[in-house]
Amino acid sequence: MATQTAAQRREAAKAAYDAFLACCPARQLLDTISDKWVTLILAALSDGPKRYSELSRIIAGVSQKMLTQSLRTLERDGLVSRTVTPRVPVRVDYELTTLGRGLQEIMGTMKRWAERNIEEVHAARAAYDTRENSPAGRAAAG
Amino acid sequence: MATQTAAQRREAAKAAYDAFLACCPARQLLDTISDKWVTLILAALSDGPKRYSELSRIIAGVSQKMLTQSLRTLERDGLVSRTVTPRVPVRVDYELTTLGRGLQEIMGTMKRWAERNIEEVHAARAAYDTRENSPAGRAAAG
DNA sequence: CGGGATCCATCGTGATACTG
DNA sequence: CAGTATCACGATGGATCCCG
Repeated sequence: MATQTAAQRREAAKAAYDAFLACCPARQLLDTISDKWVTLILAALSDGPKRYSELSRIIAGVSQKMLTQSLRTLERDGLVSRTVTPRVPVRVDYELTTLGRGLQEIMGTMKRWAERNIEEVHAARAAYDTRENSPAGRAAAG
Repeated sequence: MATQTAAQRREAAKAAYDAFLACCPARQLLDTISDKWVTLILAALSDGPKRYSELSRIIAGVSQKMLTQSLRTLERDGLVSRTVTPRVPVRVDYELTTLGRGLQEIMGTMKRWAERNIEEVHAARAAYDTRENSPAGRAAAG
């Protein structure tokens, strides 16, 4: 029972870590906002309620599967409210909740930081990519 | 040329949107920090430099492929610095850069917001899941 | 108009094995 | 010890069909 102990320990550690992460509010938030469409929906709703078809048009590249799926997630998390008007053609409006607007502010904070520092990141990338091509000086640079 | 115009328009719109998103600093930031391992590495490095094996042990559940891959991304983006000491057993240290520490602060902001509001999200989810099971009152609730 | 269900392509992710 | 290359799998996203 000594041969695969390493793998088993790793597996156990992974399980413990996953459990830890699952409980971490920050990770849950990240999992939510890291979704490409969620962020776009939030942004689209920032200037008032929108209908399903409006969102579909504004966000453009989204498939209705992802749009519906993302909206349901947002609704479930209490970030947007869903209002159904059972007319002849059904009408559904989506709107940011107070919680959703709070999340928007966080996104705004992130956005500002990103805009202030993106150039530095790009510069770092360019430098890194340049070094990558130079024949010597990578390992011996330190 | 009228049959598949809709699909083509959608495709074009998608392409335009993708291009727009690719230029958006906020999205680039999100793409970076939404990575599960990247955030963990950042957190692990927050209290000083660490060696590769140390990181591997601290983060536990990570495979060395993902660890290396994430570290390279972070290095390329100028968020962590990589120092090689060419001894007999090679020694490599990773450390947060100034830019990396700045990112950490953003993560801290997010973390605090998440911790303050996660309960509300959980409550919303519970309420949503309860409604889901009730026989009537979903569509007619509004 | 809004959206549920299904099938399918893609890709990120991880385990394994090998190098220096 | 640190890192790369290969292979396999599962999750995710998208197109399509169909219903209320």
